[in-house]
Amino acid sequence: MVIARPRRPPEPASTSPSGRPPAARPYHHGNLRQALLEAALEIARLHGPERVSVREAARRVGVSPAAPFRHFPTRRALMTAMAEEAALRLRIEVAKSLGRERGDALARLRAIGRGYLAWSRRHAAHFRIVSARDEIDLDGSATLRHEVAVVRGMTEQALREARAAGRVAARHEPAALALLARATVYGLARMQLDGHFAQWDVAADAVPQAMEDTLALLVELMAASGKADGAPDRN
Amino acid sequence: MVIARPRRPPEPASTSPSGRPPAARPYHHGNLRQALLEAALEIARLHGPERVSVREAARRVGVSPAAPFRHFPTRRALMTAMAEEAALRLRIEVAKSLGRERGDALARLRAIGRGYLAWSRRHAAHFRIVSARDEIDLDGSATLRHEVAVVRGMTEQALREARAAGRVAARHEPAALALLARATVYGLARMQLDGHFAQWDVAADAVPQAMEDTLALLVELMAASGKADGAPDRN
DNA sequence: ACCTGAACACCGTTCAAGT
DNA sequence: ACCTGAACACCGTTCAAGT
Repeated sequence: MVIARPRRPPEPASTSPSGRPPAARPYHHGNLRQALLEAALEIARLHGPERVSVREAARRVGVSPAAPFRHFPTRRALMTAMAEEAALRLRIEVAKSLGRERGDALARLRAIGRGYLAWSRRHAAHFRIVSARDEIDLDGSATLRHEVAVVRGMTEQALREARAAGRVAARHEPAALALLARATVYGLARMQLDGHFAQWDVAADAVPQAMEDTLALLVELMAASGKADGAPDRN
Repeated sequence: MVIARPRRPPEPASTSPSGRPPAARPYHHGNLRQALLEAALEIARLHGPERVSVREAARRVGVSPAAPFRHFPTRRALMTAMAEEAALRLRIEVAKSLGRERGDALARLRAIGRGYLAWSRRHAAHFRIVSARDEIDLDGSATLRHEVAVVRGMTEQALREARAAGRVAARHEPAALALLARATVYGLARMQLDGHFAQWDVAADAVPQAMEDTLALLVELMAASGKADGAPDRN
């Protein structure tokens, strides 16, 4: 299912196609860090994150087994760097999905969840890494913490606005609702990652719809609480 | 935090304390399979499931590196056997929690979730294994599939009864509500596993309460949908 | 500054041979 | 039937040495 991108090993290239002096890297790779990240992601796509090895990444890039350790002091550092990249892209996708939404606060909440879920589906390998706590240094990465905090902020903001507009019952704290939304969305993403949907009679090709529906159901229940509350409906 | 159980290597014991003929196992272990499972679980508790190695388990039990392969053809088989044990105990805990509950159908739904979450907290290492799709053969284990199906069955049963009693809006399918409950509960359990709660300003000692509250919130939203529905309240 | 080569202490797994 | 011992092809990581 995963289409391998055309991967062209960075050619010893003693002559360059351009007129400029040749790259000529018999020794110095020049962009080893990024090349290793890409190679590692490729391995994760093909065989899963747990099968990523520093040696194999080095082999694919064409350097010695020890070369990566100049850029990544441990295997964990390599995995964490991949996770940072993933978290950044995930946050951007969520922000885009939110930006496109023209509906009310609860529609925006749903858009956030939808963006998150869509990205997790489209970039399964990358998502697995960003949520593979065993393999990365979550607490040690400021980048990682920041990206998560941004998504959390968007979620709580939407829910604060929803409460202010009487779209959810006033007795529910936005923070509590945000945590519920978070748990549900993360749970859905993980269920797919961990292969649980088959057990719930959801076929592989029905998973996106099931995710959407479940998210929509949660948002609907929140909205119903606003009505049951008898809070002002400002529409 | 994990208290190591008194682990007594199975003593060469050429003389037995009882009057019976000595166990005398210089070669045949007698209960190697179970001993390996326990040793592996101990490693998982101390260092995490990803650090479980067949060799280390063999070493702890006092057999050669090749001995385990008579009982577990691959490392994955060993991990899967641990997961089966975990799934069984988890299901029993959930059933107990459900059995103790004297309230209505939604209270029973909540009891199921509470049992699941409590077990996942108390047996974190075991829970990590049962939900570590990368490390186990979920689809290949009939036991695993069965235990998951049983918990699912309890969940849907509670929601069918809740709908019949008008406790949730009739327009919501029990199966859809069950999937939502499942995603939420699994998401909460995974958030702790993956160390996400700190990012949501939930301190370690507040996690159990946050889980309970979030589950309670979901159930309350479901109940509110029943009221908004104008369905008969048979209390 | 960046990379190689060789080494060390590990893995999972296989297989002939022992009991 | 169950286990050992030795081997193979891997790891992550270190470190002196090369460019």
